[in-house]
Amino acid sequence: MAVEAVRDAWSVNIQEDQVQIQKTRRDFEGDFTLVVFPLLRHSKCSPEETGNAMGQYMIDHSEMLSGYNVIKGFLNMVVAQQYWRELLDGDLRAPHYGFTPVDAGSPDVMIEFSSPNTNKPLHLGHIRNNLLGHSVSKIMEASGNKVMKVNLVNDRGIHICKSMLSWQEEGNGETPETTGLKGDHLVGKYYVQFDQKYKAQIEALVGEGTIRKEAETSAPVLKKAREMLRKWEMDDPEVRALWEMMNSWVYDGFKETYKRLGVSFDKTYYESETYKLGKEIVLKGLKEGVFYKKEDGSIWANLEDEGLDHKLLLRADGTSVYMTQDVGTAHQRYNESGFDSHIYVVGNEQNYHFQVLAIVLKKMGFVWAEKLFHLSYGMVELPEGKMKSREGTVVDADDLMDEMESTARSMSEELGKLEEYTGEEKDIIYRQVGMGALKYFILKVDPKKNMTFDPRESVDFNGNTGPFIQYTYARIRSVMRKGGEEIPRSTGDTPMNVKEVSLIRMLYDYPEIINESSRTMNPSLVANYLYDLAKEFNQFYHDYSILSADNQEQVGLRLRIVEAIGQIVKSGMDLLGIEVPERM
RNA sequence: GGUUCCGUAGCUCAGUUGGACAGAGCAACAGCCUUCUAAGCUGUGGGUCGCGCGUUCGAAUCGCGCCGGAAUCACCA
Repeated sequence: MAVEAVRDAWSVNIQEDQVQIQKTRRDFEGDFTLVVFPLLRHSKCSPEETGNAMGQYMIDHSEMLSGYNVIKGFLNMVVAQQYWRELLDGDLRAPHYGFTPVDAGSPDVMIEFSSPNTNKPLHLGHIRNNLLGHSVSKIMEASGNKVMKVNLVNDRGIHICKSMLSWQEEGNGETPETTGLKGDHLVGKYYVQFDQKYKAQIEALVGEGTIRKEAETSAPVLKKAREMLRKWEMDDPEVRALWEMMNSWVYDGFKETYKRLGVSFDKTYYESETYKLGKEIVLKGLKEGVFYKKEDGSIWANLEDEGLDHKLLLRADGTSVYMTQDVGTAHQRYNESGFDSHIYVVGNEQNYHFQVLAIVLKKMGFVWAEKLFHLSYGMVELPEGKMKSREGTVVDADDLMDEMESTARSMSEELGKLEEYTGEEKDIIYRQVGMGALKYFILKVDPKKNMTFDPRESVDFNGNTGPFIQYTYARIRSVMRKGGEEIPRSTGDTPMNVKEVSLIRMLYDYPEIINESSRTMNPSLVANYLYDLAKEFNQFYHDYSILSADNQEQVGLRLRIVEAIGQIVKSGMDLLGIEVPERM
């Protein structure tokens, strides 16, 4: 339409893309905005005159529009209130408002996340991984993708043997039952013990005059761990039995942590079953001349034409390395499921690895190589700097969740909330609020950025936090309980004020946010949108009397808006994996 | 040194494909609970968007060059 307006006014034909239309900023009057600057060369008059001419034309030619204004070269068009009202009475009622249905034709997305090691418990970094993976899955599902969540457990290797060895030598037969420790924590304890003993032996050797580097490779405990790994690979029954027992402890522990975090998987892969994969593919690549063999028999890929160096794919003894495995698992998964895309939620420390993986697969001529996507996320750092397991500055996942919940409890008691509820009801809400605070804190940050986690500050429940949004929801539910048995329909006679229109406009942003969030695999868009919406609602709540407006029509209109906000907050928080309490 | 990413208020973070005076929260100070939940609301102070050049009617956003920080560049996974 704008194109015609320009043609009628100044008799020039312009391209569609020269007309820029965007949503009007919330602090200006209007609903959508036309930027007139690009048109000035055609109109040959001031931005104001151009805008007015365009605005008048638009008004004359559209019934949807009720007015316009021009501010500094921005033409703001106002959509008639009647039109908003029709929207409000229409699809906002849909149960899964804003969601694209998943059907047979939907793209298949495989998403791998979590991928823990079985030698120690989960920490804060894993929490970011799990929350991201879970939330991105939900968001992609909401925007019409068929999603399959998979976990790849790193259950073998020298680090696993370290815990096993230490337990064998010094464990005195301790089990989760005898110690009352969570399985993963018990195993983690022995991993730390191994490290301490290893360090001590290095120091001792250095004291005796050994060069440090040599001491690091020749410390007796390390040799024993290597020997244990060798036995494991040769299927030594004793080692395998120990391995299975200790891993099962860890799995019990992980299961608990996952449940608490609210994450789940459709399928779990174990590296002990996949670590030999990829070898045949690499050999085939060698045969086709894609890779080359060194004199010692090891196989390499030359990535110099991509600006990278050479990468090992098979060791001289013919065994697989990490890269080989990923080539194998990707290949296997594609053959099994024929995914349309495969997302790996893995920390940015492995950017290089995934860069190489994509190139290697491409070199081998797999068309699906470009369907792999590395969702790389930044490190979680503490105010004092990086988390170091050696220095004991790791924030344990279970401890952190405990702390968040107990803070929610004391905070709530201090505020004198929930006094008339039973202990059990309160516990549920404390859990929801504590976890909500943690999840929101992590997910509101752009995944690719490193983030700082201050244990003291992040238990704050005021401001831009999960509990604030949960609180908003509880308020909404409270309003609905009091006024909403039968929500009166609005007939359109009642004028909508600026705040109401502004809220309705925000509601219609939601589907767009979901799609954008899905496209960029970035839950923080949803998180920040929900905060804006919640803040807007709280202002509305404070300034307007929802249940005792001027007339029944107005009450009905406001209740409709409140109800819709409630639906969106609930559904949006669900996309973040955050529960919303009915009251708090 | 190569590659990738980041740099916005004292602190933690937003800022959709370039657009209206750069926004929140926390912290500080000052107000608001006889009315639908005060985990709330209102106000005040606080910025050379790391630095410079360029493209553009217009740059926090795009390009180039610096400066600062992170990750990675293992026959570990």
